[in-house]
Amino acid sequence: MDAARRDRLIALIREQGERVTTARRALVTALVQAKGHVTADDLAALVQKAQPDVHLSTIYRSLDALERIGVVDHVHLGHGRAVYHLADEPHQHLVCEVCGAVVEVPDATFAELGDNLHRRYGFTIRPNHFAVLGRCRACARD
Amino acid sequence: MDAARRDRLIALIREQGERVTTARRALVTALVQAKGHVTADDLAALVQKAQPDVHLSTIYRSLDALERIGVVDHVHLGHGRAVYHLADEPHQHLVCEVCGAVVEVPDATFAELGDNLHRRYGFTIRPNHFAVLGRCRACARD
DNA sequence: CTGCTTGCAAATAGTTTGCACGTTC
DNA sequence: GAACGTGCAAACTATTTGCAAGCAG
Repeated sequence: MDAARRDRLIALIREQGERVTTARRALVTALVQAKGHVTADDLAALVQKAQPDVHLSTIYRSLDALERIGVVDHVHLGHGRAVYHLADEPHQHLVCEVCGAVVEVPDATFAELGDNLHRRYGFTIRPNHFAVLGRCRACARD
Repeated sequence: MDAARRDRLIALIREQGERVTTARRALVTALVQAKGHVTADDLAALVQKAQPDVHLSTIYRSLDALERIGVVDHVHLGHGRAVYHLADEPHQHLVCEVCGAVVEVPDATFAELGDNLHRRYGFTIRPNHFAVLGRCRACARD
């Protein structure tokens, strides 16, 4: 359940030596609710429903802290904005450049590509941190 | 040779109904010299060696025009900035998140992944327009 | 000569930072 | 109570846009 997941994450934050504050609690709650792929703005809106005084810059700073301890991850989509999501359940993102839809696919899909790149170019792809641009089914026909 | 490639591109611009101006000529020259992976700023610097009055906004507008007719392409690397390159010789980019190095790999490397994603998710990847983040050989050891 | 392009300045979007104050451990 | 986190305002970076003047076709 969501509450359990949230509590686990909050415990993790404390274990990692980061402080647990009202803002961070609300942020984790928002991340759990959001189920991935949210911008900092989206998160601010969610958080502010519960805690109206939490400032957008706090969202950024907290996301940064959570990212350093491996709790969240972010991906840059085409046009400047970044989207954040919890880092458990690693997955990749397919982003439709027409409608902006984000499709999640399991990490394993990229395993073979990863092996190839590593063998041929010595390049280690970072699981969970890149987006593939293209067109989703609905937007595929030019 | 470079000059020939540049002239071919300039001819292409005219054929596509776009105007050929001093700024655009200089931009194409810069793109050919740069051999890929340059930011708008980089291009402005290169262009301004030859044509000091060309403004950065003109670079952006011209790149936009060239992109619309398929002469250039751009990729968003991790941190906000975009890099531009000529669109002939399609290739993909591997970007090292530690040192920023960009490794080019032929489009074909991604063919199988593309097939898989299309078959399983109806998602058509856009060749030539996404960057894969990870670590290059030199930065691979944590 | 008519409209596309340009230079400039100013606007915008997304994110970061300095500082004084409040909170967590 | 010392160190860290937060709110706010202001700075920053990358990019876009309005406008008047200039050049291409």
